[in-house]
Amino acid sequence: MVRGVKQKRSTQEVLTSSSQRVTIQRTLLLDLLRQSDGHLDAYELYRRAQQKHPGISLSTVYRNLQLFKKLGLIEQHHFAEEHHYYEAKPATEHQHLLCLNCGKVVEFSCPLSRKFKEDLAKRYHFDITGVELRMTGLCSSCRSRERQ
Amino acid sequence: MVRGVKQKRSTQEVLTSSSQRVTIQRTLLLDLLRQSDGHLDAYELYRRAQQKHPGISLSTVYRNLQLFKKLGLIEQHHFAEEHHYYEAKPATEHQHLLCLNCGKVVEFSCPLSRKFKEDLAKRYHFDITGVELRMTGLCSSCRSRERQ
DNA sequence: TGTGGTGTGCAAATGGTTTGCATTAGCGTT
DNA sequence: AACGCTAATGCAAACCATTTGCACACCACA
Repeated sequence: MVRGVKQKRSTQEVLTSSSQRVTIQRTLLLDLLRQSDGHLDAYELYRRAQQKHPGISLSTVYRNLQLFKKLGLIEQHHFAEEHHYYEAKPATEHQHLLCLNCGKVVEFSCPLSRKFKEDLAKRYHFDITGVELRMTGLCSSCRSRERQ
Repeated sequence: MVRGVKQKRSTQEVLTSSSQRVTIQRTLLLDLLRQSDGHLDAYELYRRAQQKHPGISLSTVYRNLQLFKKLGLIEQHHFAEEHHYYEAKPATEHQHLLCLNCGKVVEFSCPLSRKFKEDLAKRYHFDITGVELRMTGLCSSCRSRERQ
């Protein structure tokens, strides 16, 4: 496993070094994921991919999302019920604050989680690879709208 | 909304006070959720409910899970992909540590999350109702098994 | 440039969850 | 205790995100 590499490698390099074939579809999908600011679901990714490569199929999108996840290139979130969102693994870890009413997502960082993770790993003899802290509630505008 | 009530009310009381009809199915389902130690998925809950009330249908289970969730009586977790687990809201908040290999779930408490939640609520003007901290990785036995 | 095997597109299958509808059964009122 | 109004239930069908089987395409390596 490659560790300590911080600078962003090209999509092609990433794929090649994982001994995966570099296909147009893969390059395109990973690029889209990396460019996208926020949180794409499979269908939205598909829609965007189609614009550059009309022939692409939804199953290719799913298959490659699985691959990228396995390679640790992206993270999967489940904000809404039954709907996953994917995000290229960001340089800076962040967590999510989610409005249950309008779906607004705020990203925040939680420096404590690192320390906490280590404590927990030691206590339970786990090798912890993922931390997901998600807070849910109502954002200010939804809250004031409810008051009316 | 009733606040500050700490002692466990009977399932019937809970339902009545939410101005929901008290049906056999609801009472049974909520009882099962409250009794169960850990994490039930909809189907397992259905299976258990059937043993006491053979006629119950899976849609009733789903409908009531939704209701309980809305009433804040249970929490929904998504450990596995595409599979929800429900848990009666416990007296003591706890979080989850999950082994990606064998599915083992360790519950731990995170006293910091309360403080952090308040900070965050203030900073982003959110009314935060739910906190979910999930760590994933490999438990010690899966780790040593991998080494072999 | 040819060859083998992986990746893709398509369509069909899957499976957890939701929904429409007729029937049943709470619960407040007689 | 019976009545009537609704909400809740059971059943089967629908939904919909995701997965899979299969034939064909194309990447990587010789």
